[in-house]
Amino acid sequence: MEYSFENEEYRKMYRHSCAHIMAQAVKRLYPEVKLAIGPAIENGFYYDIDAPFAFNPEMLDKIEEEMRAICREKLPIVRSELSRDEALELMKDESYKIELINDLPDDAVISFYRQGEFIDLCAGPHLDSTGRVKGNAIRLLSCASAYWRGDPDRKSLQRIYGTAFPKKEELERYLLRLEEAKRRDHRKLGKDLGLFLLMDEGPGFPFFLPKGMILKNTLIDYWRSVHKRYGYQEISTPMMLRRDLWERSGHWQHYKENMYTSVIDGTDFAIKPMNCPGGMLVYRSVQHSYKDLPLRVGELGLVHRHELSGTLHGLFRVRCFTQDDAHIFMTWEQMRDEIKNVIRLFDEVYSVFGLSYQIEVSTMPEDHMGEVEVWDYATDTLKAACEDMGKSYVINEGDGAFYGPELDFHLADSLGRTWQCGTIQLDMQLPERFELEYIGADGQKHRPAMIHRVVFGSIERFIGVITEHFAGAFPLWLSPVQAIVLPITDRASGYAEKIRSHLEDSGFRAEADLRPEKLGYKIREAIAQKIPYMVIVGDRDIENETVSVRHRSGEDMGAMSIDSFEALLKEEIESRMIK
RNA sequence: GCCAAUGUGGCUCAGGGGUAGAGCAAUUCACUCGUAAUGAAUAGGUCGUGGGUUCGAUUCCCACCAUUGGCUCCA
Repeated sequence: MEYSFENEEYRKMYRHSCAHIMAQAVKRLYPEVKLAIGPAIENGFYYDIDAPFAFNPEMLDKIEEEMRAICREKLPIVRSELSRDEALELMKDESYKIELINDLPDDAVISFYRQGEFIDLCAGPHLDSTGRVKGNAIRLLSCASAYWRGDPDRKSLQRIYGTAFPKKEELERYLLRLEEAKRRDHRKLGKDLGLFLLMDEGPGFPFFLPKGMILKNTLIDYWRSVHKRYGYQEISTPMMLRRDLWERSGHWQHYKENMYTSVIDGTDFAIKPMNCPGGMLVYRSVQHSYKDLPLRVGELGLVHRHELSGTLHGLFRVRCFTQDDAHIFMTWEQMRDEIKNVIRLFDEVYSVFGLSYQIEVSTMPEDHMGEVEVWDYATDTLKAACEDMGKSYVINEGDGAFYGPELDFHLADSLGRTWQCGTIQLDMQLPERFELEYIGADGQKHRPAMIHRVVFGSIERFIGVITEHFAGAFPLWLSPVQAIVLPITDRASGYAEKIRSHLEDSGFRAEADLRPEKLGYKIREAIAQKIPYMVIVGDRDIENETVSVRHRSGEDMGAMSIDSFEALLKEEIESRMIK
C-alpha cells in the first residue's frame, strides 16, 4: 500500500485507526459507555456509542485531548484472531459487539485490534501504532444521534463525528472549507439576498420573494428554450386527481403515506406527488403512430410530498417543489439514441452553470417488478449510451427504482461537494399499467418504452445548489439585479435615474440607490447584495455623458458611454458567462 | 417520525425568578462626499405557543410548534 493520504485505502485506514483512538479515549474518560461501530467515512470518521448521557462540546474537547495523549503514547496496534467463543468471552460486556460477532458467518475470521488497554472487534486493516497519527491534526466536529444499524425501531445511539489529517495545515484547510460552506449556506444567502423564505406556518413549503422569482423564472425561461431546441413539447397536468388514477399508477398502495389527500363530493382525491400519472393520461388521450415517436413531453410540475419533518432542509429538502420533468415515449430500438440525446442536453445545461458531474448507473433492486431479461436489456442500453458518449460511470448496485434502472447525475459544485440533480430513469411499469400503445409500421399495436427524466431535478433544490455554488454571486444572466446606479451626490440623482431607466428600457434589471449616503457605503451594500455591476455617476460623468463602472469582484472598469456599457452587459448575458 | 440542541426587537447576539440590553438595519435631521461602513437623535420586543409551580415567570417544570445537527428517506 502507498502510505500517502492521496491513496484512498491508506486514508481510510488512517482514519479508521483514529476512530479506534477516539473509542479508546471515550472509554478512558467514560468507562460506562458501550461501543457500537466506528468506520472511516468520506471526510473523516465516526463512532457510534451507547452512553447514558449526551455528549457536549466540552466533552468533545476532553476526548480530543485524550486522543492526543494516546497518540503520544505510541501504542503498538496489534491484530489477533480469536475463535467465536473466545471472542464472545472477551466482549462479554459489550452487547453491540456480541451482536456483531453472532451475526458473522460461521466461517468468518474474527479479528481484534489491540492498542494498550483497549481492544476492539475489527476486520482492519490499521496503522501499526497510535504514534502514526498526528495528534494535533485531529478534530472532533459534532455529535448527533444515529440508530443502531440504521433501524429506527432500534436504540438510538450517539455518534461522534471527527476528522483527521497527516498535517495540521491540512486539517486547517479542511476546517476553512467547512466554514466557507457555512458562509455559502443557501438558507442564509436566501434570506440575506431576499430570494426566498421558509416560515413556521408552512414547514417545507418555501415562499419565493421578488428576487427569488426572477431567478426561478429566468431558470425556467432558459429551460424552455433548451427543451424547445431538443424537440420537447410542454404540457401541464392537474395538481389534484382522483384516487382511481393513483390506484392504477400504484401510488395509492405504495406511496400513500407521502401524499396529501382530500375528499371532494364523497370521492378521494390526492395532490400529485409526481407528474407521471397525469402524463400517462395525456399520452393515452389520443392514438399514436410509430411516426410520432420519440415523443418528448415536458412538464414543469409542482408536486407535493409529505416528507418527514426531521428531513426538511432549506430548499434542498422541501414538501413542495417544481420538477422539471419530461416523459419520453419511444420504441425500444430508439432508446439508446434517445438516452444519448438526453445526456447531450444535460451536458449543455450543466456546463452553463460550470457544474461537472459523475454518472451513476443504478441497477435492479431486490424488490423489483418485471422480467430480469428486460432489466438487463434496459441497463445495458443505459451503459451503452454512456459509452457512446464517452462518459464514464460507476455502478450503484441494486439502487434503481422498482420500476426500472436509472442514470443518476451527481453534480460537483465549486467546493467539491456533490448533489444529485439529474436522473434518467427507464420506466418499465407505467406503460404496462396504463396500457400505452402506438400503432407500428406493421399496423399492429405495440407498447412503447418510456423514459422519465429531470435535469435540474427540482427547480427549488437547483436554486439552492447554485446559490451555494456561486456563493450568491450569480452570473449576470441570472442575477436578480444586474446593475445598480450609484450617484455620488444629490446633484447626480437626476442623471442616475436617467441611466437607470435607460438600462431598464434596454431590457436590463437595474436599480438606483439615491440615498444621501457616501459612495463607499453604497458600494459596500451593493457588493453585499452580490450585484454584478455598480454604475457610479458623479459630476464628471454628467459632464462627459459617461458612467463609471465597477464590478462586484472589485475591478474598477473606468468611465465609458452608456452604450458601451450596455453592449458589454448584452455580450455577457447572451454568452451566459460566469464572471 | 426518532435522538440531541436551540427559539430574546427586521438581522446577529448578550442577559437572567422582581415585568429586558448591545451592534447593524429602520425613521428623522445635519453632512453633498469619486470606488467596501459620516455623525447625531428617535422609534421598535406581551423574550416561539399553551399550560403548571410561585406573591411574582421571559428566566424553573410540562406539553406543543418551529429551527439546527444527525438517523431514515429522497428531487
